[in-house]
Amino acid sequence: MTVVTRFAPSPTGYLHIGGARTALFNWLYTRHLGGTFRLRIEDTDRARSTDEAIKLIIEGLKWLGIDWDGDVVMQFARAPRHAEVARQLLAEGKAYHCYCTPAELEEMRNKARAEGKPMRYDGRWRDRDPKDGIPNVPPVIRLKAPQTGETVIDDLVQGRVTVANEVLDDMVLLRADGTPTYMHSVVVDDHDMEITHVIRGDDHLNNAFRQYQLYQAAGWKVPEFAHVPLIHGPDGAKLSKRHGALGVEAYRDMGYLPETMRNYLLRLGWGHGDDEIISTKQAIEWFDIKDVGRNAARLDIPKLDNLNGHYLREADNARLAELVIERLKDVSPVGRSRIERGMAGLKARAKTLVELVDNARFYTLARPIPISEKAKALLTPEAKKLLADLSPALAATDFSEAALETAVRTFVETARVKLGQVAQPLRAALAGEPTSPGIFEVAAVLGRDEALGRIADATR
RNA sequence: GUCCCCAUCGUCUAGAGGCCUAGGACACCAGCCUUUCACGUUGGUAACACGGGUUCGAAUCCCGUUGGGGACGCCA
Repeated sequence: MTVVTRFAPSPTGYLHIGGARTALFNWLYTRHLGGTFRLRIEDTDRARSTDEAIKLIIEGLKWLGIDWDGDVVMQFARAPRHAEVARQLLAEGKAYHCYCTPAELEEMRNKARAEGKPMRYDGRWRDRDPKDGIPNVPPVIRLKAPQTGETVIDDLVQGRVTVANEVLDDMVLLRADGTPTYMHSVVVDDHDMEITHVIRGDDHLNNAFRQYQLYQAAGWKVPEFAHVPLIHGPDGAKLSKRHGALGVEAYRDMGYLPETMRNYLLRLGWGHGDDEIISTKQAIEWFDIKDVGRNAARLDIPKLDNLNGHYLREADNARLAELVIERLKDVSPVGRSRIERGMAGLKARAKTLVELVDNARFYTLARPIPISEKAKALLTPEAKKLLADLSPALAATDFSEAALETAVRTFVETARVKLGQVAQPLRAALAGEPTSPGIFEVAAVLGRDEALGRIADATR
């Protein structure tokens, strides 16, 4: 049997970080087994679904490097099929019409709570004669679920989970307006799409019981379930769109690389011994849903930063230069070239693309460059004198990094000062900041005219 | 309220009864490296929620307590 999985987000907002991880796990699992990974947009809630959200989700997945097989399935387009199944169940006596009003339902819930009972529909229309229907009141179709016994799910990550059927109620399959509910659509679609493994958030574990009953009623094979724990915020509460979860594009904007996100998200809830840095290729090789932990994990930004620093250092210079230039906007050809050539020194010092951009900016500035307060403090009268004296020595070199270093070290010796006494003012003059990549590298990247010019500006 | 799930350093985790005086990573602290900042490197602080069992032996199995989370919609 080949594995078929799916990621089924509802397009009511961006692809949040928890959804991204669910997608990643589905994808990894499928790629590991050589199966099929599908994307289904659950847009049955017409009021809250938007095209903008669909676009965001698809872009988010693409950015993350998660690809799916076949066409995207739009769930709402399948509504007629969902209705057909519901009516079939109705005809077979496995479902029934219910004419309860929202007020009645509300009352039931209040009563149940007051009595300390589970909040559920009491099944008052379950055994009524269809002829008792209320005229002019469109009914919903409810599943006639078992009332005794228990429903058992052998979950791939949660293990065997059992619930007494009496705490479950008869769920609505088709709304009064004839549209399908999520619970119903999911089952019909997963069946029709021949999904073999349903890997999704833990928050659906309870739904799985009801869905299981629907599979039973329809006489369909029940897929394997794998409910992965949710990602929590630093406060320990569920991370959701309604609770501060950011979309993946927000992480992109904050300067994280997609490979960082894949690695980080993977390590949230899944581990492989002491391995921390795991390439996507390696992940596909190692990943198994059985190794997913059962406890919820909290998002830890410092660790994300650290990981991103690692991937930044590992990333190709030309690619990073491109990303930086994109964010900097209006970079001249000269600036471009400097950023490309200076990337090695730049990327070693950044944790995010945002930081990288900030650190690269001085390469793009036109003379005279602004000197920050802290850098100004370095440019004391003595320092300026030193720089002015140093300038001819630098001019005499071929402006290669090595030659510049030799020149400065020689100068420092003859002038009987410490390297730092010259290097720091030089840094202030060339970068306008008290920190920068190695100063010889910076000088070399800027080139003779620009470097000497910036020194002249600063010593003036 | 009812049901379900979970429980190892601050955080992510390793740990499938003896290998655990509990390992790694991030963060934190100290040192080294050093032209700045990073990187790197060396060392350090820091955890099996609690109580009962089972067993020669429990972080690992069972029960309970506590704590946390999730679900209880004609939302998904």
